[in-house]
Amino acid sequence: MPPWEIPSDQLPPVAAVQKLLRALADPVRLEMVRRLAADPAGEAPCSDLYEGLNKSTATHHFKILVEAGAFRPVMVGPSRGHRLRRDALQEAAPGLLDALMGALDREN
Amino acid sequence: MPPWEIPSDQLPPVAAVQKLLRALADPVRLEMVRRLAADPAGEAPCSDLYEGLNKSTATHHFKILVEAGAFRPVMVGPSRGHRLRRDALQEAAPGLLDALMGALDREN
DNA sequence: CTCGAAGTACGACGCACATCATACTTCTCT
DNA sequence: AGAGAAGTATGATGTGCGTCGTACTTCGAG
Repeated sequence: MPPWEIPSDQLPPVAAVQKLLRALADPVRLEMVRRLAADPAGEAPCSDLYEGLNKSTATHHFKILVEAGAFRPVMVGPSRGHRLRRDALQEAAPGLLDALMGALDREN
Repeated sequence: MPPWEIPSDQLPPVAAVQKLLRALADPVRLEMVRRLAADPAGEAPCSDLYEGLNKSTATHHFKILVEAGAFRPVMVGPSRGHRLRRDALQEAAPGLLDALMGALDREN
């Protein structure tokens, strides 16, 4: 969907809370977010963010996360990948990401 | 579903993050939570928490919120109602509820 | 005791969406 | 230039779930 490498000034805004929640409420996508959030660089190639899934299914989930404003498509090394939009998320819903990741950790 | 007035010591535990998110990711249920969170007493009769919905649909949503551990069924005055389980939610996912409600407010 | 109001239970229906297979694009590397 | 890896697009499929209508329960008020 993205013409690849969306310019910073025309990234989709982080979606309304309800839509954002929908994006995060899927187990596959929540795991994708968790992995990116755990990554020190905050970015990773697509294939590092899932397992045991058809590639096209993964693309589908990425699309939803990008449209929700949580991910930003980006080149990472030679491959396509995604970066977690920590700043934008923090501005739209302060503390939400931290609370979620904290809860996921504790859950282990 | 509840034998009415569940004893405190056998309330369902707050669900795993992913299930909790699913419960909150529906617009109707999110609004229910918002209203209860906005209520100073933190509780309200069922009918105060929705509008323009079939009663049985509302019951369905309440059930999901109770099973997710977000609501506790309780008598409020002469009617049945629900109380927001702030404490339990805070323990399971510290800061999550606050972050959500804050984001909803800012969304005005 | 009956009536009505407030919820719940149950069944049916329709749509959204998670999934997959296949085909296509677009890189990089040799 | 050709091969292969990595993602994307598209179409098909099945199911989960949000919705409703109707019938049932329960409770308070008259």
